[in-house]
Amino acid sequence: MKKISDSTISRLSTYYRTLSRLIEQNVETVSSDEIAEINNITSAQVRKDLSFFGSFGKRGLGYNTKDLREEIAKILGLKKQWNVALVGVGNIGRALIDYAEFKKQGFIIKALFDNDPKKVNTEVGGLKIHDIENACNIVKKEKIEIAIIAVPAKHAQAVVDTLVQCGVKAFLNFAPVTIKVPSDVIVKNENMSIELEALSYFLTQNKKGD
Amino acid sequence: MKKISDSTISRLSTYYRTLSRLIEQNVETVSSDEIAEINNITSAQVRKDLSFFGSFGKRGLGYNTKDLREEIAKILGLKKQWNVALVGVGNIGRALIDYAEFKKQGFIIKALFDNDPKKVNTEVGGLKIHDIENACNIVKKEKIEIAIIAVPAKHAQAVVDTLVQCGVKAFLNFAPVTIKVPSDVIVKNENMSIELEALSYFLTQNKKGD
DNA sequence: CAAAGTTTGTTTGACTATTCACAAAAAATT
DNA sequence: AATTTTTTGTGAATAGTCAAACAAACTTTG
Repeated sequence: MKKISDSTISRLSTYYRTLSRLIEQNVETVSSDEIAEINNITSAQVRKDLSFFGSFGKRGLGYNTKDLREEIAKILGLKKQWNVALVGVGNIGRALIDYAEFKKQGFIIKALFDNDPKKVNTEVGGLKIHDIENACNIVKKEKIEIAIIAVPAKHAQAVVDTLVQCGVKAFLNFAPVTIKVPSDVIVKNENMSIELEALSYFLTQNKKGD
Repeated sequence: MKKISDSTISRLSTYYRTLSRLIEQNVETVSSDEIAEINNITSAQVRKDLSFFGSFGKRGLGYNTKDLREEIAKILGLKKQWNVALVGVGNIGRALIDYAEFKKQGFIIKALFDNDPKKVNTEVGGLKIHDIENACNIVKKEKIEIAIIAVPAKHAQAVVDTLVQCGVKAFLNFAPVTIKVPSDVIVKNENMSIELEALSYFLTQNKKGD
């Protein structure tokens, strides 16, 4: 299959949420122009993104919100439940355990890991914290497919290496470092410092421009 | 000044962190090739990114880590302290208050806002929670320049509108919606669902490929 | 101090992503 | 039922990003 760009995939995610909201509001049809307007992009972009996967609209009318949402769910693989492990039960980790948005989209946190002996064997949010040493047993038992890395930067690579050994192929990394993985494994980064620094750059530029 | 791409700016952020780590390890010089290797990109990319802002290296030798870090700090506007407000003291918000990485880079949370009467006037992390109604007073008093939006999706736009009125020009948005702002205001998004869904897409594709 | 080896800064070319523009198809109107 | 309007899907044009390649500048070695 043709390689689809990361930006197309992340826009599909936003269309998915847009459609969910429209469905909640009992809207039944929507045009590419309306979807575009809501997300500050062009309608051509919306149609192009969708066209990689099929043609889901009706000329002269637009898209049926429920149908299109369903199609995007299929494309993104959201029709199944994903079993997720969370590594690092610190501030960020704890917040993510309770983050309702995840569960809503079918990402279920099934296992917690940490390396702090004080935390291991305690419970958070009804889940026992396991020693990262025993990762492979738990990964196998809970059929973990995705791991969220919320450990300090200096431990992130080691943690990922361990889990790659256990067969985990997808990572959401909150640690502010670049992680190296084999080519059949994917890492997506969530790095708040980068975005804040982009704001800092923007504000600095604008000040200069005055 | 020539418009610099977002990707260049976010790579500068990663170089900045790479350099910080190298300096900690007492490394004094580094080549574009080493920076590239650490971050899984090409050395041409590193040199290109830097070349937009000047020439900081020495042919045959590479870059002085401390000098280059300093230059990037200047470019990104990290030589000053940024006053930040956090709106929405829920799970995510609370985690961010304690997130040490922010403070390390000079982003200081100076004010907390919420709309929940139960939370208003209580304290978290040594900071009083203010009613979002009084935003402008506090923004002025604390010289807030950046706001972090950690409220539910349905309130995000209204909160941003309020703060734009108060003169805030930069937002880091954690709510999974597209926010509309005037053209002199910037919003950066931190949307974990998008990244998780990208992982879901990747895993789904690979399964099909088998 | 000359020759060989490094590494930068930048030009050029390749590739990717986005937007334009319009025919085709369907809906709405007269 | 014919005409006008709307909106999709897509091929072509434009714009933007990244990688290769190499001369110029500096370092190191013999």
